[in-house]
Amino acid sequence: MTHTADSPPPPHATSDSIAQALSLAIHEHRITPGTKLGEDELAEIYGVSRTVVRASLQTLAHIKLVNIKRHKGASVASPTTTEAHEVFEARELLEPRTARSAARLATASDIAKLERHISDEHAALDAADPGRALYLSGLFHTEIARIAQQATIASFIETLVARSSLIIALYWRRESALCEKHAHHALVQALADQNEQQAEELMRSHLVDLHSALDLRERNARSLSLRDALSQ
Amino acid sequence: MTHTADSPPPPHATSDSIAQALSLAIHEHRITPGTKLGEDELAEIYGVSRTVVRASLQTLAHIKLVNIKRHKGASVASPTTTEAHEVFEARELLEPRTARSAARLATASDIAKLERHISDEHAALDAADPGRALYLSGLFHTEIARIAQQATIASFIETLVARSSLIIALYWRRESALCEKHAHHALVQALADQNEQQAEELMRSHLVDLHSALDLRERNARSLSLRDALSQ
DNA sequence: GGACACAAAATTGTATACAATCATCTGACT
DNA sequence: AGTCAGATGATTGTATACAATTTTGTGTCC
Repeated sequence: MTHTADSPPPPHATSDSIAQALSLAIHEHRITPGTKLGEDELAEIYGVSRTVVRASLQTLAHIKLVNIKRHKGASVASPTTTEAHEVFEARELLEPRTARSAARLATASDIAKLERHISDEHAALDAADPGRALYLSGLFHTEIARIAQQATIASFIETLVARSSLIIALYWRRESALCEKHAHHALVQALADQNEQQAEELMRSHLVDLHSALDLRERNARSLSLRDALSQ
Repeated sequence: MTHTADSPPPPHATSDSIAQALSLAIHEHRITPGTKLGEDELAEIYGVSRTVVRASLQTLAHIKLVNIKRHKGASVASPTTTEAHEVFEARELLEPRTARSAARLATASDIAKLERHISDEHAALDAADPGRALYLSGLFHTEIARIAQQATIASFIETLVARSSLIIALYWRRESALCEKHAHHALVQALADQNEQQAEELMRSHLVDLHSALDLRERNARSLSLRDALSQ
């Protein structure tokens, strides 16, 4: 990143920087599913023309973070329960094997970086900034994919993590609060020990935990999509 | 598809239709890795402005079918040997499990459609149109992903199949000619029998066969990228 | 003859202008 | 009062115009 985290990349933002800024805002739940993303509005915010804003929105649409309907514009995507299941099933297919590879390849500096992620995440939680904690929690997963040195799979996981953020915004059950806490830490330990089998198994169970901490009953989806349809 | 296969969608082509036309041309090896894709040129061919052409190119860039370098334009991607390995490793991770799901869910009409694909493929081979045969061979794989009813994974597989077409254009060994022939047919049989285990195993070995039919020695990559650099 | 510098051409990046479509509001009619 | 028709406004889709950059061509100097 070339500029510090959140502030609007002031003048002459590029298409990618805008996409990244929006992506971050979505990750951190600062903008929620269904939010309309008007082109003129964004163009003014970032000090560029609609041309470049449109490119950003198209990028985000391709990773399913926003929905673009012809002549109706872009809005933050609202995954259905079906899509939510698909996303987590895809993660359960990709990430455990990737964690295994990461365990084989992780270097000391990789481990250090992951531990920094975890402590940043805890710091964000202490600072009552759950959005940022969620974002960092996602980064943890993409970082493991990067360590596994499979750029192609890593990019898939990156989009799945991003979409998971939307899914969590829509379907997370408050009851299942202390979700992970030590799940990530145990994973780092397995990676540090180069224990491939355990890394794979910990990642699988961690994802199953996340998946089952969602309320994906059909009723819920219906009501949410209804409210969605009504609100705009 | 709204218009018949190949011919240039004559007037008022849309961004998606252009992307699909280019994608098809790449699939069929009518345009090869490294080919420059000038915006003005494409704009004139499809009878639209550069605006929509740029959107098409951006779409293709996102699935790694074309490379866009700032101020240097778009060209058909030339995957490296590393990327080639990554793509096939990703396929070997995703597709066998997906074939298993497809075996569980395949309907009679699904099976019929797959058999039609195979016979079309053989017809294309008999008509000395190997490009089209390759395209149909790829469609076979994406069709199985669709049958498995995992749209998210299916879209991943779709991009992997597309990139595989580029990889085959670059690294296919002529010697290993009669690649599959009956591999697809055996897979359809397993799906028809709802034999999940066999479908998964056949898909895995099929992909391993494809992967090992590539010449991915480093030397090869170097020479190809060099020729690439020289040719344009 | 070769190398460098500068200029011209071509190509891409961005902004703006115009066209098309959708949303909203007004008003007449039943 | 309610409903439908038409008009107005806002928003997106596309084309064009201009700016920035790279590439190519030419001429001069060594």
